[in-house]
Amino acid sequence: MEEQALSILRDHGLSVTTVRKGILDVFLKTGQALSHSDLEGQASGQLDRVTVYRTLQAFVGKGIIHVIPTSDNSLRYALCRDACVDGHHHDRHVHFICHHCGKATCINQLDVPSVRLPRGYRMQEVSMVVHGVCPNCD
Amino acid sequence: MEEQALSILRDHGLSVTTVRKGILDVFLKTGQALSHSDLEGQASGQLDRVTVYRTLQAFVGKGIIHVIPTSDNSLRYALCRDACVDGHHHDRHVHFICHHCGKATCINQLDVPSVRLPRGYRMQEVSMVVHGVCPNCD
DNA sequence: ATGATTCTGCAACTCTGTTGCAAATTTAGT
DNA sequence: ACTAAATTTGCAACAGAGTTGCAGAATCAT
Ligand SMILES: [Mn+2]
Ligand SMILES: [Mn+2]
Ligand SMILES: [Zn+2]
Ligand SMILES: [Zn+2]
Repeated sequence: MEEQALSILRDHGLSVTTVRKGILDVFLKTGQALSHSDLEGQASGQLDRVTVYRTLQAFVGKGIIHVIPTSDNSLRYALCRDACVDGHHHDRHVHFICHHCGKATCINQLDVPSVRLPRGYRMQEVSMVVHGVCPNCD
Repeated sequence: MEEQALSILRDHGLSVTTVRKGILDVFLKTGQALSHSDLEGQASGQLDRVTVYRTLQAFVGKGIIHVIPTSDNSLRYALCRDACVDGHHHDRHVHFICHHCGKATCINQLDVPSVRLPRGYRMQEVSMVVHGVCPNCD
């Protein structure tokens, strides 16, 4: 676990610090998509808000995590499973958010279906978010 | 136009006020998906921030407008084309957001494709947002 | 027209996210 | 292992987004 965080940082060209390993460990342990405030709480020891923001930005930029938009204005972040490099993401899977427990999950086995946009639109990224009730809360 | 705003309010059981007609008119005129701050600017005369928040909430609740989540934490709102009633929305079309001009558009003619979630997940709502470059900016 | 109900605008507040900067940590070179 | 350069961290201060309570204004039903 510790080891894994370390190699992820190395592999993506980020210097290895306590904070970064800590945040990455939370992602690895929970396996969930986490909001900014989830992280402020869950990580061992107190984390500075600003540092969390900057760390998440860095992780997104380097392709370590990806962003999940929600309809309640609270972004979630989750580890990239595929090898996303330097901001060029290709995590085209469906995301699920439970209305009951609030947990966000990457449905890695389910790719976002492709769509044909009307003439003139150029697609760069696509996201599909499903809201509902998760297996745990059903 | 004025008439249309009026009947939309009546049809959804909301009392008719200057502010509500004003905000609804902006949606009708532009035909675009608008952010909160778009509205504060565009409406004729000054609008109170708080009133805009409460108006948008009321409209979403009554099924007059729907929410479009984005990956930059700024919600957009757009008129429901179908007859959504009392919070029970069924606007299952794709949304497009242009990276260049920032405009958000309902692609009404393109339904969100259906997906089969893994066993145990119960789907309630689904949203599909495409980011890219719009015809005007291409 | 009148009273009951709902909506509006203001003030005050909390929460979220950003920026600049100095101290601490990490990295790379010796 | 030591050192200097580069990066990261935490703090303070700020700007923006969103919420709540309340009194006056507008709307609605009779
Ligand atoms: Mn994901
Ligand atoms: Mn729409
Ligand atoms: Zn759940
Ligand atoms: Zn555009």
